[in-house]
Amino acid sequence: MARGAKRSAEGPANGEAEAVRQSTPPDLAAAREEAEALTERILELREAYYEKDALLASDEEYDGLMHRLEAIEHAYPEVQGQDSPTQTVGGRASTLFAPVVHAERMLSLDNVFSRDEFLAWAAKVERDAGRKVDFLCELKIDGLAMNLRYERGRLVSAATRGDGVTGEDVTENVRWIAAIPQRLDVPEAEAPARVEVRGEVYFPIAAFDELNRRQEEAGDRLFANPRNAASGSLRQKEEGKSTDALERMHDRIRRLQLLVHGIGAWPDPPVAAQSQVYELLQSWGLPTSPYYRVAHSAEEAADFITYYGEHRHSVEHEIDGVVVKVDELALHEELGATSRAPRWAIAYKYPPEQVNTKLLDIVVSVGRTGRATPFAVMEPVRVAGSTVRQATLHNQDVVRAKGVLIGDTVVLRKAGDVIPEVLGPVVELRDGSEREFVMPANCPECGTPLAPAKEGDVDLRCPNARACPAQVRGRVEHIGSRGALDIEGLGEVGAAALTQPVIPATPPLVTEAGLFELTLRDLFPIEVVVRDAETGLVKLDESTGEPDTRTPFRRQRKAPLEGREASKTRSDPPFDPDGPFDGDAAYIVSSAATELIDELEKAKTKELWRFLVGLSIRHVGPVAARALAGYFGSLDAIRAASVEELAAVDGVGPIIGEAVADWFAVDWHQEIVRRWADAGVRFEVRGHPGPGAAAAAGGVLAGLTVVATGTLEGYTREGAEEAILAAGGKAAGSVSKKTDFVAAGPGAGSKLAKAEQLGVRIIDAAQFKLLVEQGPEALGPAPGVKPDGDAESGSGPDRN
DNA sequence: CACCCTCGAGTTCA
DNA sequence: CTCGAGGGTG
Repeated sequence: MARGAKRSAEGPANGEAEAVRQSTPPDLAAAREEAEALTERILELREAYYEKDALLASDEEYDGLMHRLEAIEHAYPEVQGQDSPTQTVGGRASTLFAPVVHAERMLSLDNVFSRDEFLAWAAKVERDAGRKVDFLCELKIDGLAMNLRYERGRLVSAATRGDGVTGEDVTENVRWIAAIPQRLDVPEAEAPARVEVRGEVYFPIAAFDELNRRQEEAGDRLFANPRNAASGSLRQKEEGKSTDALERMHDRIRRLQLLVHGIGAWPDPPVAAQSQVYELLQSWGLPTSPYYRVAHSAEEAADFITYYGEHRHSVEHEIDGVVVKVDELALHEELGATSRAPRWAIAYKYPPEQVNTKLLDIVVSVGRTGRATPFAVMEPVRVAGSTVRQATLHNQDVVRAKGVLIGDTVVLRKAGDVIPEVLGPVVELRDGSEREFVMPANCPECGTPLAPAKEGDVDLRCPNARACPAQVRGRVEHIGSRGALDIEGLGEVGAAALTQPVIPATPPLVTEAGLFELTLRDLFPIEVVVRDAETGLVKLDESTGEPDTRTPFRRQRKAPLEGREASKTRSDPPFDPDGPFDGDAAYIVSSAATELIDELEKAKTKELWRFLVGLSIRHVGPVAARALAGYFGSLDAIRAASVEELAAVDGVGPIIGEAVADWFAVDWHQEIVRRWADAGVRFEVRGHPGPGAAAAAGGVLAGLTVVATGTLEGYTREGAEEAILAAGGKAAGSVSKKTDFVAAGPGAGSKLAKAEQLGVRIIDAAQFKLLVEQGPEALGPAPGVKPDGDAESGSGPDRN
């Protein structure tokens, strides 16, 4: 670590540069002149270096010129052109965030979660290797994986991991990180022509706390965790920032630390073991982790894991586990890799962190289906990397089962490291002031008595489906959601604005029936209360104490008022519903308003199944909706069908059938359909031959089930699903024995693991394209169950 | 009738 | 991600 910090004294952000800055040119003209001269010389040297393969000047001289130019640009930001050498890398235009293809794919690691699982992995490795092996154990930092490319010892590119194949270029920002040497500490002649170093960039916890203290002082947004702060810091652009903001940005980046843990593309390593790689990296001036050890047995490695499980907070960075690698490099080749992860390394993930916090209250919310869900409101607390203040408690039985009382200190964890979960109370810490949660008898939003939908149901529901504000808001939001009509601007905030504005008194939408009748004129006057993004509380105006309001759909005056007009009124004139509001009026209607109206217009022509999902019929989600739409072809046909006919559809049984029939029997539901149709919605599948038509059984994927997971190049998540369905296949959401193919892209998680476990054939994006276009035969025979490592352990994207 | 797949719904935070 | 429950199969 100290080494890395020392090296950094050569970076642009250090005392030396400070000294240069002292003597910047006296005025702008002089600065510009000197900057131009410097630029010319630097570009000349660069061209020679990168393109003609010749060195016209020493690195010290080059660096000196760069520092001088940076210092001048620092003092006189005006002289900095877009193509300044400080803004460009290797002679190309600014490449910040441009895609970079890693010379060798950055694989992820398989995970184990217990000592036994780890020992089983180690045993398998030793069995495959045919002997006992040494393991290198190191802490797994919760940071940003980075790929640093050095050519002849010089840093030429720094990229994020991205999807493993392609990352984002962050070289320009990374050059400010003190811990990353611009040049390796090795004579030019001995430096490898090209080497990729893999490491993790992170915020030390102390620096992170300090950063957040400053953010708070400056009134800026706080970062939730060091990982986000690191990522956010590297993802900033310089352009459009004031000198001051630039200074702060660079200062922030400068505090990032790096620990390297491996080498990517490297044809002929001069060392034989991973631990020697570390020694080499360190001798090059790259910071390696002080927390690593070579274990001479699996048991010893497991002890390392246990030790840091108990001491994970005594380390200066956040850790989420331990990485164990086979030390001997020759074995890496031998063991190879799967499409996703090397077989010679494993990540041990520590169990989700548990913390104690105070249960302040249990509040009941009502969802779009009317279900009343109690959730815990807690003193904000950090768990597993983010701050949590709420967690669902599902229903009153769960509250009782967990035995928590309001006022209790409770144990909180993140299930699967994502979803907060209250485990239970710390009974010893009770002081008698705690009180039991009582499920309210009435809907907290509309006051209607809550009741179970069916006899014996645990869940209580608000029966006021038509008018309960929470339910209307929820349904409108649901219509806009991705799984339904996918309407931009109709999310949580948009739905609330349309259904529960402060002004007008009668909301534009009383129910979703009026959704497609909305006009600009309806949106224009809407005023909503402003809520704090963090607490969700209504913000009050400081002078009046009244709630703050905003008019999201009306933005600004077309032109400032002048003279008498201006003195007459400084505030907005009251809205005149009959007056002009567009065109020659005093206001420009905000783009939010016109975009929402446009989006609604576009939505009218979307597929029938999306409308079915949007109607919020119980048990009808995307899958059931597709089945119904595909079978019946029109909403009229679905409405006309009996429960038995509905239940005849594959995937629809008596319960869903009844739910559908019941839905159509309600008069205000019919009104929704009628008014949407009047507004121009065609509830039909175009070209459908009519109800009962057997699903077009042709298709190259007929009878096959395909699961798409991860990022498939060339497809969106939904696009991949559509492609499967269009080819006559079944697009399932989870992997099982019945799955024929799993199309896995980078970022695939548990589904891929499951597929491997079940022996389901895994294909990549290119093969997926072949599959949906030409059918399974185009892929050729399935590879053997045990593909040899040689095809995959080499460089380049996996060909599996 | 007992299983195993799936799906739907609610949910959290950046 | 996880739970609960519908649907289908053996």
